[in-house]
Parts: sequence; C-alpha cells; structure tokens
Amino acid sequence: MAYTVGQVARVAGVTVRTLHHYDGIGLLSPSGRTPAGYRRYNDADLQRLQLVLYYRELGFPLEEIAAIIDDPAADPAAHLRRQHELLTVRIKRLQEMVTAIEFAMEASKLNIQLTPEERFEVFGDFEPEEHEAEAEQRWGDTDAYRESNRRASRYGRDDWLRIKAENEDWGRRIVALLASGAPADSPEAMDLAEEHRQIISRWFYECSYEVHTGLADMYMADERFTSHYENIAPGLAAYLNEAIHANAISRA
Amino acid sequence: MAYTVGQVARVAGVTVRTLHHYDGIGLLSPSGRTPAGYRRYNDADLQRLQLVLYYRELGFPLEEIAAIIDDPAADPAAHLRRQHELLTVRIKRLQEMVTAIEFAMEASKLNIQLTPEERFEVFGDFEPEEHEAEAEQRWGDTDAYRESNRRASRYGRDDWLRIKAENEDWGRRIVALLASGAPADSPEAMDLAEEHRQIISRWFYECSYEVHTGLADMYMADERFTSHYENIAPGLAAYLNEAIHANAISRA
DNA sequence: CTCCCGCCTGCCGTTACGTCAGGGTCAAGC
DNA sequence: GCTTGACCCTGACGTAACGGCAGGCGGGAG
Repeated sequence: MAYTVGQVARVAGVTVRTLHHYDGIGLLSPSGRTPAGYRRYNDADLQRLQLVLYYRELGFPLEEIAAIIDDPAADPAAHLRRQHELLTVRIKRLQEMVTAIEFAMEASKLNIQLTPEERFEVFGDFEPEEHEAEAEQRWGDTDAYRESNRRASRYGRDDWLRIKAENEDWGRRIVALLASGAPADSPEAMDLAEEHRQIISRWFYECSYEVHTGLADMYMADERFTSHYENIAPGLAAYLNEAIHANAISRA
Repeated sequence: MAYTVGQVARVAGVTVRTLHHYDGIGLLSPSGRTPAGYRRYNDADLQRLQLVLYYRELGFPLEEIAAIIDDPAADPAAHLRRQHELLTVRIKRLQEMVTAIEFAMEASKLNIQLTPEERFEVFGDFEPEEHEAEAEQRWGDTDAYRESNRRASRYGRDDWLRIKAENEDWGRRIVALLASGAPADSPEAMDLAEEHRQIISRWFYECSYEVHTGLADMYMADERFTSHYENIAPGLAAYLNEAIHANAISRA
C-alpha cells in the first residue's frame, strides 16, 4: 500500500533522482513522509506517476504535463482516450518515416536521385495538416478529391516510384519541347498535355478535359504551383497551361 | 546546389540555431563559406543532415550520432537498414503502450483494479529481453515454449482480461483453501491443482501431468516465482507444489 | 553495536538547444 | 548612391530534465 522511492523507481523504470526531481518541481510529491523524512508513495501517487510517464513518453514538457494532469475537467478515462489518440498519431508518424526510408531504399537500389524536398518530406515544415486543410478548402468536398485520397492511400513504395519515374520522364520531355521552340498549340505540345491528363486519370482520379483545364488554370493562379514549374524551366507554367487548353479545345 | 542556413532550416524543419549548434559541435559543418562568412550547405551536407535528424528522432544523443555517421564501415544503405530496424522497434514499443492503454480502458470499464506492476509493465525494468532470454535458456527450445509464445502472440486485450480474471479467481480460491487449513493432498487442493493445469493447457500449451510437476518444481527452485506466490500468501508456493505433485500421482 | 544498504538534501554538471544583443550583408527600390 | 528590410554572423546567457556526487541520517540483520 505504501512504497519507498527505491521501490517506486524500480517498478516504474525510472531513477530515484527522477522522482526527487518530480517532487522538487511539484509534479509528483509523495502523499506522505515517514517521521524520518522518507518519502512514502501510495497507489494514487503511482497512478499519477503512470500518467506522467505516458505523457513524458509522448514528448510533453513536465510543466505541461502538470497542467494536463491537474486539469479538473479530465477524468482517468479521458486521459486514457487522449493518450491512446496521441500514441496512434505518433505511430502513424513513425510509419511515415518507415515508408520514407523504404522509399529511399528502393530509390537507391534503382539509382534514382532524391531531391532535398523529398529527403526531408517527413521532417520538413510543409505541415501536412496545413497542406491538407488547404487542399480541402480549395478542392472542396469534391468526388475527385476524395477519389484521389482514396487511391493515394493505397499506393506502396513501388507505385510511388513508378509515378515519380513517369512524371520525371514526362517533365523531361516537355522541358525539351519548350526549349525546342515548338508552340504551345503544336501537336507535340498537345500530345504531352494529353499525356499529363492521362497520368492524372490513371493514378489519381478521373480527369475530364473540363477538369483538366480547370486544373491548369488553378496551377496558374497558385503561386506555389507556378514556382514549381518555373523552377524546372522559366515559362513552363504558362506553356503547359496553354497546351492544356489547346488540347481540350481540339479534342472536344 | 548550394543553400543558406535559412533555406536548409526551412526544408529540414529545424531552426537556424540548431544548424549553428551542429556546426559548433562539429556534427554538421557546412562544406563552405561565402567571403562574407555565410554558411553554404551543399547536397552532401543535406544528406548528412537527413541522417542526423533520423537518428535524433530515434533518440540518440548527438555525440553518438556523430560516431555512428562517421563510422567508416557504414555505407548509406547500411544506415537505411539500421534506421528501418530501429524505427520498427520503436513502433512496436509504442504499440505495446497502446495495448497497455487499451487494456487499462477495458479494465476500468469492467471495474477491475490494476496492480502497480501491471500499471508499469510497459515502463518497468522487468526488461522483456532479459526475461525472454532467461526463459529461453531455462525452457530451452522446447515445443511447449514455442507453442506458448505462438499462442500468446495471438491474444487480444479481451483474452488477456479473461485470463487475468480466471487466474485471479483461481488465486482467491487456493488462498482461501490454504487459510482453511485443508492439507495439500486433500481432494479440494488437488482439484485446484488440476484446474491450474487445465488453465495452462487451455491458454498456453498442452500441459501433461509430467510437465506440470516439472513446472511446480521449477516454481520452487526459482526465487522469483516463489516470492510471487509467497507475496500472495505465506506458504502458498510450497502448498501449491505439494498439491500439484499429489494431483499428478493420484491421476496417473 | 556495528555494518551496510537505502534514504535525505544540497549543489554542480550536461545535453540540446532557445533567446537576445550587437553588428555585418545583400538585393530591391527610390 | 542610399536606404530599408530580410537575412546572416558570433558571443553569451538561459532553460529543461535530469545525472552524479558529497556529506550525513535511518534502520534492520547479525
């Protein structure tokens, strides 16, 4: 029913010094002391310690942990639910890192060179939530968006490598075409626009000509997309936009 | 091809100060400087940074990370394999925490009270590896051991709750019997011994009478087991041992 | 009564940065 | 050519979460 520091430390897998520290900062003070001044922990203290350790494992600073635990509006069950949720989020994050590693392993086997952005995708501050929120706002709750998400979540590393390879191949060809001076409404340019549409259809969602031109206009309106294409080759964004429109008109 | 601190920081999701720090301690010094003294990072630096961040995420101290990365006997592929392995270990650990949480949620729903040991199972220093290594040494590569492991790995929280409940029920009854003064070779004691054998058979592995008596002797020889039973009630370990032997003889 | 282990309270050390302070740099715009 | 704002530099001190040690009391086994 009552435990000394050493016993608590052993069963909880922490050091005595840690318990002293938690006592010192008021995060976990034992419910009592012996006449000699020895700390005595009871079951309630252990329960609290368990909460502390879980939240600590999840990366919270101790001060915040104190606030969370002392929140009067949180019963034990609420903590369990919360920790469960946080744990699954962390696991998901680590699994993303695993797929990133697997991706890199595949890429290195195939001698594909990763860009810095790809390298740090899992760390970078592109903030998937932000991204996703923006995409949702922009795309709305359209069928295409949901379809894309549904399909994308099914792809494995091999698929992504294929997509990447296809995309890079296509990119090289349109850059070459732009450099060659062929106009954006030339048959070659329109063919590449058509190919772009089919890549999207094959891998992400059914992309009609109408949807395709809408996509092209969005590319132009969104600085993030234009800068992406402009970085590949200056003038490419506008060139692609024009080619997509020409293609849609000629095939309609 | 060459990046400033700020650019590197943004893409890698760290602060500029962190890069300064890594430079300061020699963990990651940029390959060059501009005439004005600005740090210039190239692709190789970014690659190294990526390694650093992965190992950091995995909880390694920076000094150790430097040693790992500068290990001449580790090519990029080896790092990928290593990180992959470490990540899966961490994921497994977190998943154990999840099952522990789920276990606690179930237990709290059913109003079952957890013991401190159970509470800290996932943290405690019982060191599963140590445990497992010992069990393997002790049990050898027996069929029973493998069977037990195979079955145990299939159980979910509900199963464990059932096992726990059954076990506690059995425990209460044998403690009561011991307290009642019934001798260890009384029919009641032998019935409880038989029940013990069947619990093991049902949940873990086929437990013959011979195996059962062997198990009982091992309990007696192993201080960890005896102290477990002695903690429940003094004299219980020896009582159970005797009852199991009596039961095996009478049914043989 | 002694011995050894466990507990106590300072107090300084360490890791991995955060956070200014004080001062140069660079590209853009007037 | 000059300003301006964003970006870079080097100290230097601060912080969180303990680790580790010193110096001293407590307590039960022999």
